[in-house]
Amino acid sequence: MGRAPCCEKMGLKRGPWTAEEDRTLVAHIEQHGHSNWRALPKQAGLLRCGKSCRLRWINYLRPDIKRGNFTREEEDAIIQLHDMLGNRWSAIAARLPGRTDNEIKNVWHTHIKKRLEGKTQGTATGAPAKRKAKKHVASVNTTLQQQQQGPVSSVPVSPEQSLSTSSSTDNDCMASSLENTGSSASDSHEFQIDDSFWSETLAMAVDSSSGSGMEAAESFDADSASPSSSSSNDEMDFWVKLFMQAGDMQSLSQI
DNA sequence: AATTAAACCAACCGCATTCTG
DNA sequence: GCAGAATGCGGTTGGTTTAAT
Repeated sequence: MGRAPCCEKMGLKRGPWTAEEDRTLVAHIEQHGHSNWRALPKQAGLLRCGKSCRLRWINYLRPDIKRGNFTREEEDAIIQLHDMLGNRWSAIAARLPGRTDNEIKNVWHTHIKKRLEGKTQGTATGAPAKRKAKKHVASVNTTLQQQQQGPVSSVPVSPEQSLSTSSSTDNDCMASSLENTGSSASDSHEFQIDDSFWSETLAMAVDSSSGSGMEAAESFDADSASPSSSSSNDEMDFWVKLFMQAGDMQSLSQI
């Protein structure tokens, strides 16, 4: 199957985005959406390839991005989800509103992995000393965050995010469908993430790790996109239970 | 104060999957 | 059903910042 080159390199800018480029991209997407990433840079007057624009938007400029350090609860959730899903970062991100796959991936490699290694080696070194927040974040982003970032524990999930974080596998469709319907069912309904959500979610994950849910998840090999039908049912049960616990069954019933 | 090492994260690359004519 | 185009995803890299010496 022939593949188009990533982008025509000629004349296209690479490397870090400037605040001006960010503003241009945000303004264009707010006005016209992003139905066609390929055509977007031209339409917006950006000397970037569509791929680059998409990445910048998804990982950085999207209004519902939650920035800042990961909480312990979030890290624990990532550990649990990674245990179940493997390196399927987009699937994990779909379950962590406001976080991107890239961000989660980074945190995993730079933070959590070491924490776990420390645990398994019995050194109990704990997390490395936290460094101060980065300062080189584009100013436009700071503005966006100030305007759009709500309380840390309450992150609105827009259809935008659900679409961009949803992936193409059967398993992901389950979650993304749930999220899509959940977020679109009511514009005023925000997906509340609070302590009880985390504790319930993690409790579910732990419970199912000793039962069928975990087995189903494990059998869903990252290298194989075709889980067996039985494990697929188990997995479905697992997620149904999970979202029931999360109080999101209203949207599930619409599927 | 200067240098080095480690940590961090944005962005790129290439492959896989999905969409479209 | 097929081929090409478009999009999404995961792995990796390179640049920047900070801590340690």
